[in-house]
Amino acid sequence: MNPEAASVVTIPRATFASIVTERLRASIVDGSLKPGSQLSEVELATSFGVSRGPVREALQRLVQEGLLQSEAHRGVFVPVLTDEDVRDVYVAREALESAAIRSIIAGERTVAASESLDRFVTLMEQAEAAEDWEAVGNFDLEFHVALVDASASDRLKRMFSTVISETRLCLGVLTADDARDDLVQEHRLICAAMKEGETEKALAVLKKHFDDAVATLSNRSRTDAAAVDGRGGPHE
Amino acid sequence: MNPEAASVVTIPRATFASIVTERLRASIVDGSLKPGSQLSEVELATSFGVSRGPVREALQRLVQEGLLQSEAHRGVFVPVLTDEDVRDVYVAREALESAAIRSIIAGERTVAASESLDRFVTLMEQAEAAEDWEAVGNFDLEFHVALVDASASDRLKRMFSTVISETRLCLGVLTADDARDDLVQEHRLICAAMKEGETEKALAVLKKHFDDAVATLSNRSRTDAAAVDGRGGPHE
DNA sequence: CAACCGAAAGTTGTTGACAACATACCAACG
DNA sequence: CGTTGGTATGTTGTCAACAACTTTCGGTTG
Repeated sequence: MNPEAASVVTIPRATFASIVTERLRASIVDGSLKPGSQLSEVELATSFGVSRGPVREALQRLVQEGLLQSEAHRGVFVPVLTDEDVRDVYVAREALESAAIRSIIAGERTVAASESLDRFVTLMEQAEAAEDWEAVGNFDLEFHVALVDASASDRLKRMFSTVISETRLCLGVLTADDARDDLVQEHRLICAAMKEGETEKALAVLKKHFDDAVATLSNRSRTDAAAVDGRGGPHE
Repeated sequence: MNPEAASVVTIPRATFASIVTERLRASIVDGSLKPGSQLSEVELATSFGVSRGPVREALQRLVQEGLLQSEAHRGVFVPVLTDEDVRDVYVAREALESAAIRSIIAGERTVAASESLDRFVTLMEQAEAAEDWEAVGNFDLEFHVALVDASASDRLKRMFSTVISETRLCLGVLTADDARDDLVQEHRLICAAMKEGETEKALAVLKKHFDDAVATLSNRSRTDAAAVDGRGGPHE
């Protein structure tokens, strides 16, 4: 029915639903879709040029991932993460990543794991030297994904993929202020401890790593709130 | 179209999709739907008396939960859990429940937690005395759900709800053979250790608890395989 | 003027039909 | 006899229209 679209049909190697899912997820984590805003199915459908079916499917997937909240018969919304949510995300991450570390060491996969992990730390160092904070943040996350991947536990991986998305959600956009000089070093320490088989040491560093992150984030949210604090200004 | 269903319409307090989801989940975990079998959308739709939409939605949710596997353009199947899957489920459970215990003790919610936990242990003891092994199994699972609930972490709870479903899936139907005489006692020990604030002790008991469960299950799967052997066809 | 009732608008929930894809089967050909 | 090609079938993927629900806004009533 759409003449110009006929040439662009491109064999649906991936389904529309999965395409919409990915694009929506990207928009959510990069902040294009602001927390608290409602997502209309028809609106999204028209904007993506598809019907409501695939959009509905995509929304549902993201709800399951925790990247959207659904209220029956009312709509789906981009969640607003409170400080407690941020803490909770890192509680979940610690649970998953600690288990991954234990599993890696117990399964004697430390060498294979270190190989992949070291690569990301190196990339982080280079990005840090170039003061490309966005890249630093991305490699940081990729490091942790690689860590859980190395655990060879499908369920740990599955759960972690959703939590890491939520992490991106509460990270929003990184600024230079969020950079901590010991951040890259901590990753090296985790690798080193794992290589030595010092499980407790690695877990301790990981915990500190997360505590610092939570502190940074809640501190930022406080200053953000103060900065916006219109006190009667922007009422719509 | 379904005459007898017409009287049961009942205000759609819950949506069809959620109803189908629950009923399908129940059928999967209780073994009505045998591992390896394919689920046809149209077949399910007619059997539930609804259209393919809600069914499709329910299937997708269960896929996300790990209770079903989907192959693009081919269909959804009830997963067959290997011994490695069983081990993995318990790796995931240990990760989540360990974090829950740590969180409870760190947050000083041990008294509130013990209250609810003790109740389920008592129920387990009664069921054990009555030799009602199915009830023992159910209270066992409810104990662990209550444990994670007490952590007050939404994400831990969310992740655990899917893993506990998978546990039900690999438990299948419990028999007296699966009963271990120290099973109930271990739950008491966990409670006790938590009350004393002995984190490491509680975690150690939990780990042993799971190791025993895995051993029992893989042992059973071995004998089952020997018993069935024929691979006789459910050929419709 | 306040409180209540009812219609209207906009949303999600559901439906049945159509299209695309993957597979299995069967015939024709080398 | 093995292989290849086309077709038939059953599946999922997508669509547009319809129905039900929730909220909002306006009028009516006390």
